[in-house]
Amino acid sequence: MDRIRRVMASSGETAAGQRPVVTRFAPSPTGFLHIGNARTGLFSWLYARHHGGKALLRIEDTDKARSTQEAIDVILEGLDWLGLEFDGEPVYQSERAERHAEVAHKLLEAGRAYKCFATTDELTAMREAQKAAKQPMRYDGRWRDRDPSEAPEGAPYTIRIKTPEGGETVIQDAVQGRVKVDNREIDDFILLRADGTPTYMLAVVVDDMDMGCTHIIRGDDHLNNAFRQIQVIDAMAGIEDGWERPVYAHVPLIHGNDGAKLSKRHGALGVRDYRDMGILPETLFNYLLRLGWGHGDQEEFTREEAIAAFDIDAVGKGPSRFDMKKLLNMNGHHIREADDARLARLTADLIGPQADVALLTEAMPVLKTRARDMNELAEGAAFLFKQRPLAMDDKAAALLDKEARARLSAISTRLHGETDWTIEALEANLKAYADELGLGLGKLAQPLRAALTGTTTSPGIFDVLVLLGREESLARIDAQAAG
RNA sequence: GGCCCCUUCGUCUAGCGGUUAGGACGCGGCCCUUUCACGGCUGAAACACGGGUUCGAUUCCCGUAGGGGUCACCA
Repeated sequence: MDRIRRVMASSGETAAGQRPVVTRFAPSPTGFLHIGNARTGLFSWLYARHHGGKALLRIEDTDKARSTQEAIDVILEGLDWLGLEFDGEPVYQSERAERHAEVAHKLLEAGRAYKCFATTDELTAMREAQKAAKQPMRYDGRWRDRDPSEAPEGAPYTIRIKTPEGGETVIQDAVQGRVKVDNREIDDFILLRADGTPTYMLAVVVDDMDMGCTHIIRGDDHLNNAFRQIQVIDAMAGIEDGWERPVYAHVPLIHGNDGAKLSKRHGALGVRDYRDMGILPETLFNYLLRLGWGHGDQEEFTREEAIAAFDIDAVGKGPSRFDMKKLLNMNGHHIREADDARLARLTADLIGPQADVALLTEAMPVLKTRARDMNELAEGAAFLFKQRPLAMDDKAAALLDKEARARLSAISTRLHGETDWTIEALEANLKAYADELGLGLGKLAQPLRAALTGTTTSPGIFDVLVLLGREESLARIDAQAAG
């Protein structure tokens, strides 16, 4: 009976694919939300949304040392910032230790697991011997068939799963395709530690099953783990109802620009870091989506478009490299498409109390084409709120020579007489003056820009005049004009 | 080292037996222009290699090379 079930399961055909979709994202609180994890979280979430299923969240907080509430909050904030709302309350793995232990004991009672009395030192010696003999390093099953009575009285023991000795285990992975592993490669790994706490390998699978997950979408660093976890599922299938192999989808990891696994030396790893760099959440969402997944020639996706278009089979099989340049370019696109009032509020937060959201909103159309991130946007907007006398940067100061100051004086006179303070009128006015002098407009615009903004780059000079207003503009010009 | 996975421009990707191999970032040129940008046009740039299968392989199969992942009483 059990044999038959095992054979059927080995074919890779399960009914999980037919049930309503339930995915899960299971980060461990390490102090930040890793960009790579965020992407698998995004894929999990999108898959569930696309198929009208549920996207669940589980916090893998069994490592007490690292799992502080603060670390958990960072994860939650990151997901919230990205706009990934999960269904129901998050499951905390640490609260489920009793159930994990229960499963281990059921396996033990059913003869699908056994007590192992080997000590840590003994196992270390075993591995060293294997290494020296150039043998694969695996638990050798030394307690698999021994009677517990052979152990010293009261000796501590772990519970190990009894994995099949022959045959092979096959996964029909939704991304990687058919992957098979010889069962001899899978050793009798530990389910329950000597202190009675569950190992990750046990906890993950018990939680996945109890949460009713039909699709496990995660990094492909877990592909090897899947073969072990399946052993637990198959063994429990004969003991409890509801143990059915899920559909696995192992998505490739994100690499740094040198091709190695993304790590600290590649720069920012945390979602929060990207926010601090001035990346908009919709940009990161979009960029992460496009990293490892494509949909024809489309580069930009709204959340709705992403949900409609995403499916797991279009995820690439190879790892992809993180490209900051492209992220920045994409951010520029999203900034230009973003709502002006929203951008104004974000910019005001960056500038500080002197910022005026209404003025920023008005200026935003000419400000946002010049920024690829929010910090640049704030820098570009800074001139609006500078106090007189303006500090000049080096290039601006160099521009304001004696001749330029004399022209500013003349410009001041003309503009004092200008009653129509609009872009069109101001432009006509200064162009006429440039013609009189036989100069290009640039000769007038640059000194004027320096006087008005303290820099040599800014939005169009007439936009600047209008944004600053007649009074402030004239005051800034006069402050730099000769005489 | 064992096992597993991967391989289209420098990068992200489209392609799912017959295409001038498409798009995007980056790079070069041109245009627009009062600066810086935006935008538009345009150029260079790829099927890792070797065998098969086939009338025909970027596409299917097998090797090779290269890259990656994983081998704990961590998660």
